[in-house]
Amino acid sequence: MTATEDTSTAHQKAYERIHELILTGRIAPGERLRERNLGALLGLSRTPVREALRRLSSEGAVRFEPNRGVYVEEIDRGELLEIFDIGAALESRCARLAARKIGGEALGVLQDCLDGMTKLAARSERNPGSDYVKLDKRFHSTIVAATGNRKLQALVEHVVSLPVLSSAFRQYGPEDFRRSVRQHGEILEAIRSGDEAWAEVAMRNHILTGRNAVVKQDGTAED
Amino acid sequence: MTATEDTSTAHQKAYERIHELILTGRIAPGERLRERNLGALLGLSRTPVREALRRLSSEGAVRFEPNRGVYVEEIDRGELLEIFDIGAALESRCARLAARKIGGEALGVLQDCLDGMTKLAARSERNPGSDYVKLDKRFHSTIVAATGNRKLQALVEHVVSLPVLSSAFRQYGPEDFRRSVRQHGEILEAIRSGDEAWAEVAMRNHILTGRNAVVKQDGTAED
DNA sequence: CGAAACCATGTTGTATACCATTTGGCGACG
DNA sequence: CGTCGCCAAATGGTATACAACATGGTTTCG
Repeated sequence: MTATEDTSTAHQKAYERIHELILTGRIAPGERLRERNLGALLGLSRTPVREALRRLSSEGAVRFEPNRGVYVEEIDRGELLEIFDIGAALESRCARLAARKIGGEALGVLQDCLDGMTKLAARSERNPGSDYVKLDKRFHSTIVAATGNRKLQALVEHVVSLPVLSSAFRQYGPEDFRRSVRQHGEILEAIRSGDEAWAEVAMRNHILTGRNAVVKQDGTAED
Repeated sequence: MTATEDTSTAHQKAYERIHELILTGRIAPGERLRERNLGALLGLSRTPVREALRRLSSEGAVRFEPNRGVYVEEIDRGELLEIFDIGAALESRCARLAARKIGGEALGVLQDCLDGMTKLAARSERNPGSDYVKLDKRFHSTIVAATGNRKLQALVEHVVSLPVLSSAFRQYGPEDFRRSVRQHGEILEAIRSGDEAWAEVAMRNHILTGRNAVVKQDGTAED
């Protein structure tokens, strides 16, 4: 997976790389992102880096202080749980619409993602990590795209692109990943069968499972 | 209002101007946005224009075709109604949270917005137009900000930044604006009193009123 | 006469250079 | 000794220059 799958445009590549850096926690919340620094790191100039940062800023992944640089957003537990609730509302709705409108091609993509995730979760030797995250994102993106609603798609993209969603991932154990795979299987089956109510509730169940993982993770402190 | 209210950064100014151009329909859906063109129009270079376009793209207001330019997104009725439903869900939740957490300063801002909107709606001689839209946006933004949830804020910003929301505005009649003002007043009162349930339902009522306006607007043609 | 390749032009993509602003430190003054 | 203000280095903000790609028209060959 060293082939960085040349995504034509440099700013998109920059976006993906930086996004991944944040998702994986390589860049800590609150940390400052210097444009020249990132440019040198990625072998690019500041221009595409800036555009990537703007996009991340728009998505809420980083905070933008005029003339003072960009910083990785920090989220407290309360915010995060709120986001999960919103995500559950949005994505379950998407699942319902997808069950109604999805086509064969998109179903194939979902199946591929599911197969990939199954394989990754099978060898529980190591944390599936970023590869699993990518498949997960693709799975959900495909569903949202199947709704045919581009604005809705943009919204959900912004929700799932939250840095902290991955912090939930990062401390998933092997059994958590297997459960995740099983849930994705349920969602796919529900959508494939065209059962809107099932698709909606299966997706909601999936999202709220993730929420619960966050709740349990050191729920001792604040609030 | 010729003083372009110096918003420090040029790209932000570019974003606001372009966004307004789309909202007011000065740039039609599907139309191409040329960077050099916009730069000349706004008295800026391509760089800030590009960043503004990237942000708009991320928000789903424009579509981005690599090496082929950006185009204003077109939305069909179904998508739009769907978005209103999502917006209702999101904003009513925000109103509930705001009723719980809002501070005196933010309440003052809301009151100011309401006063301004009242004044604009009073002289029904002319369509209040973009000034009213600005106040409306500020009103809603303030509520969302009062939730203290930055991600939620980003999401709602993206919803209200839909080009077509304003197309609803554009064909508002004087009585529609007065009703809008009255609803904003109700929302403010509900939030001020700390009545979460009322705030939530007042906001939902407000959003769904707008949805209804879209439903009625020429449901005959296309598709 | 038709079609395909080529070239001209415009537009986007990226890099670089320059300007503005912030920021930390040093020195002068109270 | 403390504080205020100035200076310099660094960093973000913007403009411009150049390269890559797409597109439409023209030319040329079948």
